[in-house]
Order: sequence, then C-alpha cells, then structure tokens
Amino acid sequence: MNKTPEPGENRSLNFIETIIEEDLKNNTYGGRVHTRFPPEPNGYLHIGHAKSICLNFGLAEKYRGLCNLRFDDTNPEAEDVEYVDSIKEDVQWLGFQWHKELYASDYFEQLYDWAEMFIREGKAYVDDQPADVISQQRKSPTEPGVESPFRDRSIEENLDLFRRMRKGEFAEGEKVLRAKIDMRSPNMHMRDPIMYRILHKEHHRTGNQWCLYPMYDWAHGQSDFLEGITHSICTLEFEVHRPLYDWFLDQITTDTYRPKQREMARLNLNYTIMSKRKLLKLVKEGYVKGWDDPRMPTISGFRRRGYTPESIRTFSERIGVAKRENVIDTAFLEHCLREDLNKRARRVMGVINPVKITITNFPEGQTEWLDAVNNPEDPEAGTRKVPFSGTLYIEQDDFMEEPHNKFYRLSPGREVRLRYAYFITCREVLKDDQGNITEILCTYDPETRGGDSPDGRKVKATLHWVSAEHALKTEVRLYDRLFRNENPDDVSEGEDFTVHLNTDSLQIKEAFTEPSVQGAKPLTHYQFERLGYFNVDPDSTPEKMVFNRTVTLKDDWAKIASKS
RNA sequence: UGCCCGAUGGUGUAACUGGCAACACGUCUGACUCUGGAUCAGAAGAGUCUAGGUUCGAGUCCUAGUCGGGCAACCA
Repeated sequence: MNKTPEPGENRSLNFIETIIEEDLKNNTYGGRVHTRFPPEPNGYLHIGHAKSICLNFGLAEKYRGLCNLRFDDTNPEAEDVEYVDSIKEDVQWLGFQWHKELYASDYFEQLYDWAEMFIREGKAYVDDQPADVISQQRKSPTEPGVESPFRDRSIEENLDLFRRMRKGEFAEGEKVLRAKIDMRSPNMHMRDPIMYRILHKEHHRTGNQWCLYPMYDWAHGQSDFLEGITHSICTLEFEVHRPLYDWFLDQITTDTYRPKQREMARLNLNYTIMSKRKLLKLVKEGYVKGWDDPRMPTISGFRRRGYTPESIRTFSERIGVAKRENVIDTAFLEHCLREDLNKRARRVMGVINPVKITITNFPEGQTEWLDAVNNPEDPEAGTRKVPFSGTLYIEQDDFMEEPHNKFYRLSPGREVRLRYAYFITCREVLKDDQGNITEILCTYDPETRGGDSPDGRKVKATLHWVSAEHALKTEVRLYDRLFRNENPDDVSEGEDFTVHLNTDSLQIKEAFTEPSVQGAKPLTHYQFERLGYFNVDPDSTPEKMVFNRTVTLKDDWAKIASKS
C-alpha cells in the first residue's frame, strides 16, 4: 500500500508526496527536499494561501527539508511593506518558520547578467513596439503569431539598447526585452515572452536602483534555481507556463539539478470568494471593516474571528491536494474548528437575548458562589466560582409559554436545571400591556444545589444563566456568512459578486456574561455554553469587553425547531 | 480552429505493480449526557463521464468521444 505512517493520522500519499518519495528513492536531489512559499506582497493572505503554506512548509517538515519564504516582488506597482509584514505575521501565526526570508528582488542583478548573456547568445532582443502591437502580433491561441520587425537586431544594438534601458534612457512602455523563442508555438507563453519592462517606479526594497523589472516567468524559475529549490509548487493556471519555466532554466545552466514546477488545484470554499482583487474591493468599498474583518476569508480575518492555527492546519491537511477543481464545504472548515476549540476553549456562561427570572423563594439579597467546570474535555482546566442570586437572566429561547412536544426547556409548571446551580420550576409569567413577557417567576429547590437532586429526580433540560446583579455587560458581534449564494461568482449579465452579499452578516448585540471573563486578553477563546465559541476582540476595553462569535455550536434543536 | 489539464456518493479525498470502490464532512436513526455540545453505535447514499476494446477480471491499461477548467497583461 502507498502509505506512510504519520503521527495522529494515517493517510495515503497525495500526488506531490508520491513524487517526492520517488525523487528520494531515485536520489534525484541527493536526498534534499526544498520548497518555498512565494507570495506577492500586494495583498493580505487568505485561506487559499494557507493551503499552500501548509503544503510547502508541511512537506519540508515531513521530509526533513527546508522551506523558504520568498516574496515575489517583481512588480513595484502594487507591492508594499505593509503586505510583507502581514504575510510574515500570518505564516508565523500558522506555526511555521521559514528557512530563509528572501525576495525575488535579491536576484535582480543576477537576472540582469543572465539577460545580457541571452542577448549575447542571440536568445533575447529589445522590442520597440508598444504593448498593443506586441499583443496583436502574438495572435490568438488558434493561430500562429507574427514575428516582431525588431526580432533580428544585431547583438551589439540589442546590448546597447538594453544597457540604456537600465540606465533609464527610455520611458515606460517604450521598450521591452523579449526572449527569442517561437512565435508559432501552440503555447502562447512561448511566443517570445517579455522578460523585462521599464517601470520608473520606486520599489519597496530596491528603491530607485532599478527602472527595469523582470516579469514573473523570468524571475520565478531562476529564483527557484538560485535557492536550490527542488519542488516548486504552484496552482493549476501556471501549468501552461511550465515549458517556459523549463526553457529558461535550460538556457542558464547545464547542471543536472533542476527545480521542478508542479501544479495543484487551488482551494475554493463555498459561500465565499478567494480572489485578491475582489477581497480588495470589499475592503476598499467598505463592505467590510478591513482586511482582518472577522467575516473575511483572510488569515488575519480568521484569526480575529477566533479560528485557531491548528484548526486551519488540520483542515489543510484533510482537504488533500489534487489537480482537479474543487469546492470545499465551509461546514468542513467549521468542523475542524469546533473539533479543536472543543478541546481547548474554556466554558463560560453568557446570555445574549435575556429574559429576567426571579426566584421567589430565594433569600433576598443573598449571593452564592457555585463551582463550575472550566472545560469538561480537559480536567486540567480546573473549576471557577460563578455567582448565583435571586434575580437571573436566561435566554429567551429557553422559555416557551406553550411548548410543543419536542421542546423540553422551561415552560409553565415545568422544572429544569440551571447549570451548576439549582433545579427551578416555572410558576408564573408576567407580561406588559402588549403581552410581551417581562419576567418569569420561579421557585428553586435548595436541595438541588450544584445541579443534582438527592431524590434522583430527572429534568430534561439544563439551561445556562447569569446573575443579573453580577453580570458583565459586554458587546457581542454575531457573524453570519458574508454571501447568501453558495457561489458568489454565479451572477447574471451586468451584475457582480456584491449582489450576493449578505446584508445581515454582522449583528451587534449587548450580552450579559458571568464576571470571570473580565480582563481576558484579545483572541482568548471561550465557549459560551450552549451558544457557541467566542473570542475576545482587540476592540475590547477595560470598560467594555467585546466578543466575536467564532462559530455556533452544532445545534440539533435548531434543526428540529426549523422543521416544525 | 490550436495547446495544456482534469472527470470516483451531495462535498472533498483514497483505492500497491488491474482483484468485491474506502475514509472524512454533510444528511438521517438511536444510545448516553448537568451544554439539544461532546462522545458512542448504526443507516441511507456512487458502481467510478460515455462508447468500444484488451483481460478470467478494468476506477486503474488502450482507442474514440463528451463534459468542465486553463492559456492570447509590459500582472502574479
């Protein structure tokens, strides 16, 4: 069997691992495995990048290899240090450490030297034509391209022109350097691809040192080569670039060592979008509050939302790696999240839609501090004290005046348990003039302190609650999916993905929580019992805690309720 | 009309050199429970894009199609 034992999980190899193990067996790279994660610093990383990060760094870990973080910064127009910083933070947050932090711009000089070599060998030429003419000459995929009239310039003239391009003697767009390959190639990328364009732009690292910038195809494979990369993993759309990737490498070296490009399908998630351009639009046009808005599929968004790096890594591992297009169900990501949070999140009680309960037979003015378990999944987490008194809040949903048969929470005459506290029985319901419930009067059984009845009496429901007098007023931000449509790109003529935006994706509420959460640090995870996982938002102040609802608990009752 | 990929339950991913299609999510039952959570047990759901062929035997090999995606930025 094609299996490799792994800690925790035992799964078969994905196609890239199969290739690597084959290379290891054949000693293709002297036993080396060296990958790289090559983001362009022109935006924030999203969950799709997380898949690539986990793959590249994960492969290096698994095969005791190395993984570089390499910024693909060949286009100064959109790139910025702000993005470099956020990318580094995100990679580290996911729990990975790069072997080296590198930049394609580190290789500008070497790339330039090779380009001159190309010219001297008659493999590259300076083209004076404007972009639209070059584009037209390339023709369409179904017909051969036309050669540029500048294609056969002399080596001397090319060299002179290219050097003057570097010196800044020409305006943007005036000249480009092209590789001389084959204008009739059925592969568009081989039709004399552009290697350099003139850009009089300041670069975030090289400043004004250059006005000549290499194109992706010219920079990427060469960077891989210079770094000793063995397996260069990218997404499917680069498949047609591979012949060019290999061609460039063939020109610069006769070594047997070659980095090899492999393509995998990118991650798609339903009910969300993954395009950087579209995410930018959401930010720029104010549909969300920023790149790290908890509704965004960015890594920083997930972090702020309360996702754990472990859950994202587990997710990335389990979705697998293949070449076919795929759309992963967001429910699967949420499953990985809940699985992780269930083990680590401390439980607390908080009430979001309160209704007042008065315990009529509870001693007036008295407070009792009851023991509550912090995490039933983790005995090490210990216990805490929770204040109980005669005036409480419970969730409106936990009371029904005329319950139907499946509802077994509080209702008139019925006894339920208050978690870690007492059994209470509903005696009377008070209403205002409009008939809205204003207060529920209950009695409690002092014998059931802690939540168990000495006579073995059973109740069907256990409710969470909070003591009114002791409750902390907090803000909770309830998030829902950003898009109503499973595929936000599924739009009719003239529309764009924003038509599917869920206008109700954020609901801000005031909630009452038990006092123990006061002062918790931003990003601390909690489970609000029976409601969901929440985490502390950085917007929290000493006066007002702010919580993000990361994800609800699985809720079978909600299914039953929605059916009836 | 060219070139390059891909196609397995609703969704993902598996199935060593051909040997009864498996796992996970989701869905549905039930058990248990001081969270209608967690946990546990079980069920339904594909005969592997189509048609031929090779073979005792094909998801795996061959042929021809079909469908889907990508490729014509001085973006990556």
